[in-house]
Amino acid sequence: MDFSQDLMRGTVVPMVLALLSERAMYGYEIVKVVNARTQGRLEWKEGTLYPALHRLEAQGYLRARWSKAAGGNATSPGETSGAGVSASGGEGGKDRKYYAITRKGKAELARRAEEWRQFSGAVDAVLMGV
Amino acid sequence: MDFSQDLMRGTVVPMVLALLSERAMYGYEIVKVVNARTQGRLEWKEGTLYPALHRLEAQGYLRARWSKAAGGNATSPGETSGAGVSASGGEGGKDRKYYAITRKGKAELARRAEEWRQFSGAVDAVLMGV
DNA sequence: CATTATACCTTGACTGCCTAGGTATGCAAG
DNA sequence: CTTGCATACCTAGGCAGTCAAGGTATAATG
Repeated sequence: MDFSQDLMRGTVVPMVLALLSERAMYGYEIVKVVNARTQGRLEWKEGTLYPALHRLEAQGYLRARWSKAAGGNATSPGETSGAGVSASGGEGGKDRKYYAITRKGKAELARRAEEWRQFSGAVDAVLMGV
Repeated sequence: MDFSQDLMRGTVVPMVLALLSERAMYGYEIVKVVNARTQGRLEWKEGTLYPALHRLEAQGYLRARWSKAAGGNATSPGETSGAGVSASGGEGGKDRKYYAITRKGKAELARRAEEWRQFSGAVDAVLMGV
């Protein structure tokens, strides 16, 4: 389903914060995870995510750390299945920028998640019965 | 709660269509009904609604009809105070512009409501557990 | 060696919502 | 009667997040 892009507004931030509260991830990975987790209902573009990531970092909600991709590819984008962690020690890898949520970011997440719940509940209340 | 206004994007149209599928209403009334129905969680401004109404009419989703406010005021929006319903039979009233949903508008409503369900479900899937 | 997937980034345009204003009528209080 | 408030309509200008489209570079694949 092709969503009116307008709906995206304001939801990217809480979603990013929520994902990073589970574990640190890099941008490209976040896009894949969102697309997988929503079963393709959402299709994030990099042009949407990266500016948001930088904004959140500037606001102190995230902290970034460059890191080489370790031997066992942690990505496994398709790889819904087990993802056998090959412990091969190859140190060569592409540069990845891992983002981790800060304490401040967690507080923001709580605020934004609650905001979303209130908001979507309000919309549902009006749409109810349709 | 003061929402990030960004969330509003894309939700005004389905909400308006949903309300008008129940009964014809005029703009000012819609604002009041939304604010009441969401218990103040949403606070629509006229500057938000009127342009949307005009857009929807231009697209053929709504049809407008001017009408004087009949004696018995159908509004009773706030009604917070007693506000004795003066049953004065004056037929003179303020001009109101009643909007009714068209067949085309109903189809659009179905599409948009489903879109909202899919979308909010996807967001919830990511926010789940927060 | 060429192609694809990964992984990062930025610029410019778009568009819908908000702010802040404007007009006019009806009604209640002073 | 006059003042004020709620009703009821409208618009112009600005803002800000998303998208489309482009760019760079490395690793894996055929």
